[in-house]
Amino acid sequence: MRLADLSKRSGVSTATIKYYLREGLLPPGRQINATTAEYDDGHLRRLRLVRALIQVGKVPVATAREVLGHVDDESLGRTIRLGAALWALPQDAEPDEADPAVTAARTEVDRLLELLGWETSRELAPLSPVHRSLVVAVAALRRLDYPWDAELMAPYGELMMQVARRDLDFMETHASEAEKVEMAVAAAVLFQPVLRALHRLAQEEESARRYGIE
Amino acid sequence: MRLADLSKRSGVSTATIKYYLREGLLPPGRQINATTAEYDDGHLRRLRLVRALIQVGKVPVATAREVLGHVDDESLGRTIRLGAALWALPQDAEPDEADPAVTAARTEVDRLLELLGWETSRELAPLSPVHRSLVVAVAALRRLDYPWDAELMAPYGELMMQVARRDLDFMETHASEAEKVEMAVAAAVLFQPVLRALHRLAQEEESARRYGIE
DNA sequence: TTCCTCGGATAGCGCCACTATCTAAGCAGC
DNA sequence: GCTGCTTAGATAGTGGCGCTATCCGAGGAA
Repeated sequence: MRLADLSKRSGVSTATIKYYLREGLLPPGRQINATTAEYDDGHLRRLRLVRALIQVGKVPVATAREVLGHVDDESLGRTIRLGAALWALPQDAEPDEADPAVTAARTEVDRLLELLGWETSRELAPLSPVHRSLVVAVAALRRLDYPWDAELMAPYGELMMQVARRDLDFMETHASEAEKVEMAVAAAVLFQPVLRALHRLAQEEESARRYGIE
Repeated sequence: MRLADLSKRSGVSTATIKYYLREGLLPPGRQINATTAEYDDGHLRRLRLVRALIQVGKVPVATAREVLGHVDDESLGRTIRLGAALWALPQDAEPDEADPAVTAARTEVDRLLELLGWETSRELAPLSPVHRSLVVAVAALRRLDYPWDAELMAPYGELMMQVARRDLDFMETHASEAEKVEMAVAAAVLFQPVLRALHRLAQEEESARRYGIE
């Protein structure tokens, strides 16, 4: 498969594919001679993943490169690779520790993890970028005077744990060993828009049931 | 309160506040004379909401203007205002109807709503931007060969319905009538990062429990 | 009167995801 | 071989977005 074929089968322009190659999101094709390179189904699949991450998941190109780099790092074991890939995903701003809303948010998040009994997350808390994102988001809500505390968040945490269990079950039954890391990344990034849309739909539905459409 | 005070109390630079005023995200202050305008706590609160939408919720400025316009539209009843505001939120790309993955995704989403018994959503389906977003996201997953069908999504839908019920309960108990529309917007936009972070944390936690940290 | 500060208008910046253009090498048909 | 089209690769440019820096004239304080 040549670049033009890859473009046709993926629906991505050759110019954009070249851009992804330059940026290291897509491994180079097998060079046949000075003007021809050969691509295979693996390239096609990777290209679709890249597009999904960037367009559906809104992941910045630089972040996608980093994440995919971890996915491909054969020198690491599966668990580490997965962790590293997920670790690289969030790109939220640093919280401003001088802001009292941030301090309060951190306290509540720590209490939340204790309430939920998420020991691993508590241990990793000081380092985890996801933990940081949560603090930033909670701080923003508290700044708007919403009493968003650990007790209030705990049921949400439980529900998301149920969601996560489903994700992992699905992963175990449907993905081959080789695909699991890739699938976990897809799950973390692409299930998100699905969950968000379902959440909004559920809000609309329940709101209509409670208050009518008017 | 003058512009400089508003800036100090919110932590947003005067240049940025002026930008928001220009863009209509913030109503103009009460003009005292040619060189002075007076702002009040309402402005401060609105400014914080704007920052939260843009920075935490990643809502584009143009979309935020539209959403806030609906929130402020006193000519409409509460339910309509809320619906209009939420309706304006998602800004996903149009699905390409010629793509078979999109067609298949639409079928599965329609089946999903039937399975869940979400009648309101089914009725509004052809118009709703949220519905469209869901189709786009599911199509992306299907293109990656994940067998993402109605039966698989239904439990996620049930879980998100539980989340939505909590949202609405919270809204009923904690928000005054006047704040409800604003709060619903905040819920739709700002709970999202919280849910996402909880989801990721739950994935990490459950993954560590199942497979160890290694 | 002098100087500083204010609000408002305008133009510009920096980042990012592409995209258009150019070049030289190959290959197909004659 | 020669012509002409296509290819891969390099480089510079584009458009949108969220600010941000600068300038201007009006007030207010010393």
